[in-house]
Amino acid sequence: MSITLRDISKALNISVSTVSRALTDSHEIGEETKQKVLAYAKEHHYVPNRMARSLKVGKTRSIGVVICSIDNNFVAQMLDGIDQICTENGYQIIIMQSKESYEQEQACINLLHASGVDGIMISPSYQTTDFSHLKELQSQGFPVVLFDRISEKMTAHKIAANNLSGAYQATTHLISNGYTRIAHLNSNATLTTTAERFEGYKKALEDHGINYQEELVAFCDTAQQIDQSVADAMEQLLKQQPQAIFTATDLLSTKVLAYLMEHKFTVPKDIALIGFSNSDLAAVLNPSLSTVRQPSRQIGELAAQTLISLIKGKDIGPEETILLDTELQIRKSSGS
Amino acid sequence: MSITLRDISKALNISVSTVSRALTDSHEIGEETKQKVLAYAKEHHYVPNRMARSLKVGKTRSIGVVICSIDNNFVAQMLDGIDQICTENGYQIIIMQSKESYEQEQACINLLHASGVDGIMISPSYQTTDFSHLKELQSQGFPVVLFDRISEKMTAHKIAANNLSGAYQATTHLISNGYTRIAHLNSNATLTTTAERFEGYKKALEDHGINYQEELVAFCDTAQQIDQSVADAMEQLLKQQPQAIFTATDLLSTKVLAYLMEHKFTVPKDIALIGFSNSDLAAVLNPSLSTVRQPSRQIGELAAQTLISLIKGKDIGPEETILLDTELQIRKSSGS
DNA sequence: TTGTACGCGTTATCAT
DNA sequence: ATGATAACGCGTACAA
Repeated sequence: MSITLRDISKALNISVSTVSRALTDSHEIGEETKQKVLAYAKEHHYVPNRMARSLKVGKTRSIGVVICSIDNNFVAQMLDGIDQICTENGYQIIIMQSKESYEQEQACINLLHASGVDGIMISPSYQTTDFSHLKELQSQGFPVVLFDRISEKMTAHKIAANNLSGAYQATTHLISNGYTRIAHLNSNATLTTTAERFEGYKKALEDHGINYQEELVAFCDTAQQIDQSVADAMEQLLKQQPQAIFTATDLLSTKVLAYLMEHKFTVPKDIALIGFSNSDLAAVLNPSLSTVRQPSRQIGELAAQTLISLIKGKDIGPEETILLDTELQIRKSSGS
Repeated sequence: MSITLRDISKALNISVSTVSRALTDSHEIGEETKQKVLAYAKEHHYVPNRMARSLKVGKTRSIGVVICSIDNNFVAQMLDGIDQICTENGYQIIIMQSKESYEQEQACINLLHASGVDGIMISPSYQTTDFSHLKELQSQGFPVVLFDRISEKMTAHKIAANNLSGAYQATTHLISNGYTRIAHLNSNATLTTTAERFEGYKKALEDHGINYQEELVAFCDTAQQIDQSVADAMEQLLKQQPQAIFTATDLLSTKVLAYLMEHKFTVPKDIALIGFSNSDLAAVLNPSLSTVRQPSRQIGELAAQTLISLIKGKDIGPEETILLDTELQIRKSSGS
């Protein structure tokens, strides 16, 4: 371990409190002693003990981040944004994975809270339908921010992409490429995220005079057995002979592309494809994948910013939902 | 915050230490009082204050993980492995990014150490050539494990892929596909990782009677301006009219593929390609990318396992380097 | 079996 | 401007 305040105080024959004041740059301290302390501290590589300070002040300057999985391009990008803001503001992040399990998510939240994090930001698992645990924390004045996947079941500061307009744009793009039989593959989660992408799809059809057909839509179990679920859904959808598919999540997009390739479909000739995806490899996929790209880093940054403001007790107004615009990236998979 | 031991002790009219003993399941405690305490604790959602405990026992049950960037497929997979082992063993991980900067790496190490982590596992930045900082910590008895990118400049427990054999296999595969003018693109880092992949390449050529030609090899600055560096290197290499390229890192592999596509090369007809990569999307790339795949999760798991053993003071023998076998995944980009 | 007292390293509140 | 002291919540040696 490092040296402590007392080590310094003994070595310099001054009191612990004086040393503390010197190091915290207090105004009630003599310039001379201050320099003496600072010099000694630097020479002996003094680093304040975070544990002790945290215990004393009741804050840890750490933030809990709960996500479904770290091994996910899009999530990693958000984490990068979160990390940058937190580092800039002197906060440490503790990342925990729910692995799309509600139980594990609860465990994460409990552990984080017990660890004394100053606040929690969470992108709920697809399984999560009950937010009472989070609500309870929140009602005790504990700062909570929802990001990416948000829900209407909870009142809180929420940051996410504008899923409705993103889905609308993607569907409209397919329509303007001449497709009318457009299938839609989505998650079966009960999150706002899911619902809004579905809404965007329907709205685009409606606005362009295309009848919505239930048979052209499938909802996959994205929490478990995703491969099997996608295969089942695709088999179902393909019976309806769609001309194009709009997939609603990163994972679904690439899995569908892989499925189509495996089953010898030529994209976009046999069937066109556009999907939500943030993979940097979309451009080098086979064929290059047209995507709705979410502002992942900004979502992370803004969410972190918001949580830190909350922690610092700044008045940032009532809980509100901030939606960031997506970006339509047209490549080959969606036809000409 | 939660309730404390004292809250319980007051409510039950017993001393704090008795409560503490009840909750730590000490043997010197009456069954009756123990149940009483446990019941009360559960009812009031008592969670021990980690800060206070850490301060007391001098251990935090947390581990620092330093990596180049969280926004990297391969790294995320390793982190996933690390997280799993740590969660199983009741350790929290604190992830910090060096962003391939030596200064930032030092800052991470300092911050982690100051945070009181029980040990550090690190995959050094490409810039890192000086390990004295880590060595000093280590010499003070602080547990350190190197993983993924390892260096001979430091004695420590090290876990990585068998880069030499991986590179050898990839090069040999190209040779057996009939290519003799095989270029090699690598990082310019001074890590063992880099050197061994280069060695594997050279050894494969030698073993198959192909002369090594310096002009067919280029080292990119993978720490900064990687795009420009790759473009420069490719321009240089292509002048030598290689029949195939073997790239030595995840990032280089996909960047080279993108470069070749952009410059209208047909892969593998004009030029064949094989590279180190752990992207799950390699199979859906255009063309599907032949790869040397590293056992990312296992590297993470084993490294975490090792560090935890070190922390617990188990005798796991002298510092040694463990190399895990890579897997050759042959797809279309490397020819027939 | 239970209680008392102290200390971990820091900051805050009093005095001086 | 500086020092003494208490307190944060917990664990433990010692006493009872």
